[in-house]
Parts: sequence; structure tokens; C-alpha cells
Amino acid sequence: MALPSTYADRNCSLARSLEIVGERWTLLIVRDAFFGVRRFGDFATQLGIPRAVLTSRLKALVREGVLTRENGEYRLTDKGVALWPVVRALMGWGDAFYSPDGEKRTTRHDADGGRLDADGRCAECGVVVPVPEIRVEPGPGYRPPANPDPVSVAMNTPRRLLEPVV
Amino acid sequence: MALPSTYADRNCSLARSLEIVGERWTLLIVRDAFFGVRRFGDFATQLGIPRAVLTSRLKALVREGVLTRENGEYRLTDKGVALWPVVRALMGWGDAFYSPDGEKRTTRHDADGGRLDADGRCAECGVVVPVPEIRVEPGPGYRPPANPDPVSVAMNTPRRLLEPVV
DNA sequence: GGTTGTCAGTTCATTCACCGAACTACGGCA
DNA sequence: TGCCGTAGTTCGGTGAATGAACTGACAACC
Repeated sequence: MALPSTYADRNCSLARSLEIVGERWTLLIVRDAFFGVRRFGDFATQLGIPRAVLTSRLKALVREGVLTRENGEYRLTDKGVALWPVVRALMGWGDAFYSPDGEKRTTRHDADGGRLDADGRCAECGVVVPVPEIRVEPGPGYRPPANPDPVSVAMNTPRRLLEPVV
Repeated sequence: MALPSTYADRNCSLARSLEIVGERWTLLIVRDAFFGVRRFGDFATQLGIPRAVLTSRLKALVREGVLTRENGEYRLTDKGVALWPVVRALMGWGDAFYSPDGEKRTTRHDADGGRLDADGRCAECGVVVPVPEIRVEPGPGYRPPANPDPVSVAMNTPRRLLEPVV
């Protein structure tokens, strides 16, 4: 998004956040990182994003401390992992209003298999499950794509968040 | 944002949500609506957004059922109010990483004055407070602007969400 | 050593969206 | 009738996104 740097309303953290993650593609890159995508080429093929734009976005995310870049792999930092409630809230809203057959992805507590509610709390044990212990799997609203690329296939296989797709 | 309409990953509600609220300015307009802004001119002055862009965004939000337009006033629908967790999550992340003196806005349960946690739950009575019963007031990280416009002044006065600024 | 392939990123011409300022439409109202 | 405020629209200039082609580094293989 890149609101004007001399932004009028400096008193809103929403505006501040959007300066970082509000630009086009950025939050989708972060989502892919949660789902285990780490390599430049995998982001590019999964998102269909122009490579120049991907380069620019990854640089910005590394500069802002949302991702780290270590020997060719991009990974979420703690600051990046802290974006999970944002991703969860947006996925929840989309599921609620644009997915008539139910959520497209189900999240569970990997340890006991309990479903997670809108706040990320496990229905079995009641704790707010940390991101690395969340398992994601296709939900009732999921529709398999016609020509899936290998990265998408891996992403839609039941898996824990942050685990590499390799 | 307006991702290409022939979007590759139709299986992600995050992408679907971003098609609606991911464009530049859109979420700031929604935030203003939560804070009681209802009139075209008030959105324009408070956000400093080009009027043509504001027209386009408001039309899109009405078309998508996030806002209604009734005799010159734009208001959040239930679908729009359902975006509150998204706004709250983004404000929380910005507060956590870009506001060293603490949150810029504090949310309370208007009935008993209890602080709300990250999930919107009242520290006093423990319930998840419905949006119209949430009171917002400047927090410890708030910095009064130099030349505040009347709309900003009204928005930064303690008030309940959705109450008109007039 | 040379060929082939892959991966990560750059370059470039085109298209598109945003920007700011000026302009229009329209309803009060005196 | 003239003036003012609100809510938009129009328009030329500018910057960013797009997609395709290109570069350069590196490794495997023969």
C-alpha cells in the first residue's frame, strides 16, 4: 500500500501496520510463509506474482524484520509470526461471507486434534495454541484446483504451520 | 489490492478477503466507519484521500455489502462490523511493534469499564464485548497531532464504536 | 573443459492506478 | 436571483504493477 510517508494520522496503529503489510501481495507472501514456503521460486509459482514485485516485497519484509533471509531461505521472525491473528481474522471473515460450504481450511491443535475457534483456542484443552503447534488441513469449503502446482499440493496437505514444504 | 479476477488460489479465504478490503485506503475507511465517520466529506478530510479514490472505494464497499448508503450517510452493515477482529488484530500488531510507549488506543467494555484483551474479552466480566458496547479512548502511546481537524478531535475523544461523530 | 539446467534476480516497454486540482451538480436559504 | 456547502466527476501528470525476456551464479553430468 505504502501510504504517504508523511502520513496524517500518526496516531493509528492500523495505518502503521498497513504501511508494512498493506501493500498488494505482501500478506499473501506472509500467508505462504506460515504454510511453509521458504524459497523465492516457490513463492513465485504459488502466487503467480511478477518476480520483480516479489523481490521488492521480500526485501521490504526482511528490512522490516518480518522475514529473515538465511542461505536462500526466507523465514518468519517472531514479529512475522505475530501476524498470525491478522491472517486468521482475514481468513475467518472470508470463510464466513464468501465460502458457503464452510471454511476452506480447518485448524487444529496438533497435539490433541481439537478444533481451534476464532481466537485460536483449542476446543479440547482450551489453551491458545502456539503457531508451530497448529495443524492445517483442507476444510469442507475446500475445492481442489484443476492444475495444481507441486507447491500448492504440499500446502493443501495436512501439515503443521511453519514446516517447510520442500 | 484488486488481485487479478482470474486468481490462481481460489482456495484461500485470505485472498478472497483481500480482494474486498485489501486495496489501498479501504481498511482505513472501514476503521473510520467504526469510529463513527459517516459522511463523504468527513472521510475525505480525516484520511486525506483523493476524492475520486474515495468515491471508488465507497462504491466498492457498498457493492460488496460492507457499507450501506442511506440519505447521504455511509454505515457499516453486519458484514462490515464482522471486520472488527481484522481491524483489532492489525491495530494490536502495530501497537506491539511500532508504539514503544504502549497502545495508541485503549478499548474498554462500556458497561463496566473493563479493559479488553487481544481477543476482545472484558477483563472485568469475561465476555466478548459486542462492537457497539466497546468504548475507545486514547491510550498511553497516543500523541496529539499538531493541527487536528474537527473529525480527528471527535475520533480521539472517548466514545463508543459506531456512534456518529457529528 | 564444455554442456545443460536451475535458481534468483534484473531490465524493459506497456498498462494501470493513484494523485491533486479544478470543475460540475444540486439542494438549502436569504 | 445569487451565494454557499456537500458530494461527487473530470482530467493531465506521475509512479507503480505487469509480464516477458534477459543475466549471472552455481551445480551436475559427460
